[in-house]
Amino acid sequence: MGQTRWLDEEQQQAWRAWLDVNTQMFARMSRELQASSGLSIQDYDVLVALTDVTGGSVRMRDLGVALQWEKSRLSKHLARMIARGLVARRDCADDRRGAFVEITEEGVAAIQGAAPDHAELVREVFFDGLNGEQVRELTTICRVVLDRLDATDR
Amino acid sequence: MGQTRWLDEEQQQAWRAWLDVNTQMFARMSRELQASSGLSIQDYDVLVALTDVTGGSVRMRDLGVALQWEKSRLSKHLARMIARGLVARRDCADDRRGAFVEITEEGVAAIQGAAPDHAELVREVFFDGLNGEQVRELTTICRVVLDRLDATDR
DNA sequence: CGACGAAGGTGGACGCGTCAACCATCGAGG
DNA sequence: CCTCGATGGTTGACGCGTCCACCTTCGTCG
Repeated sequence: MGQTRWLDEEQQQAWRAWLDVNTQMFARMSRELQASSGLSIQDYDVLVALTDVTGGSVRMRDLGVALQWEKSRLSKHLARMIARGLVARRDCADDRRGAFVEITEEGVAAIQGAAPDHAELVREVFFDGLNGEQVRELTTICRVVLDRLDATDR
Repeated sequence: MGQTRWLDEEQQQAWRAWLDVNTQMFARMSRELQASSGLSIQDYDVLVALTDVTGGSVRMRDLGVALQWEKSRLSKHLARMIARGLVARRDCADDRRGAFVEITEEGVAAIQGAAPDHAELVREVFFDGLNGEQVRELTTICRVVLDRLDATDR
């Protein structure tokens, strides 16, 4: 192995800024979602995934793939959401190992209450300060990194 | 309150890409750090903060501010790192409530072992795909968002 | 049909983060 | 000197994520 290639000054600044934005943005989103609707970001993600599908009913397996969650994590999180009445479980006739999850009326109400505020926060903090060119550039950058993450995955 | 201003198509793509990069980058960094050196990202951050300071010894209070960690989180994490021999606690003569944390030789060895691989990963995945202009643009974008996070903090 | 590996989902143990209560100490004001 | 609020740090309870063992069911291959 050769010498370590360290980050130069500009790269360090970029890296720091990137990490800070992630941390703070996430904290802020958590706080506001929790305060305005009692949902965690994870709850929100689950409910969004369920409303994205026609019928609002999905096999757990597929939901896990969509969210990129481990099956055990999904199982436990859904158990809590079921206990809170946000979603319901339904057995699968075709495959008796399987289970469907569907969003309840309460779940629909919760996500409909939360979504506008959440979207507004994302706009206000993230997009209202950027012009169209910057948004496109950012998308490009993220895609480059995503590709490289996949490409170098061992 | 008026109508909800939803995200347009481009913004949604940017937002998705951004969230995905965060998730995957974080997962990847965790995995590789853990595999190559047995450190978590949090361990790494603590050790970096300690080596940044001359003497490698810091008041817990100041470390907490630097890392933006709650004092309880810091206290517990340091307890674990002390148990593993990565850092040590030293009482503070001036203020008997206080405590210094210092990095041990083992801690130095761990961070020195981990840092090159970590830097290489960040370069490889993040910066090697971007040109200088993109890096500067990204920094600008992150700073805009950080400012807006502060400015709209309630 | 019967065996067997793979897939869907659950549950327990453990590590980690947050919240709130707590204790000791400090320092400013009377 | 004494009181009292603020500060530094620890601890316990709880929620969440990961890892791994486990159970059931499925589908394939003989």
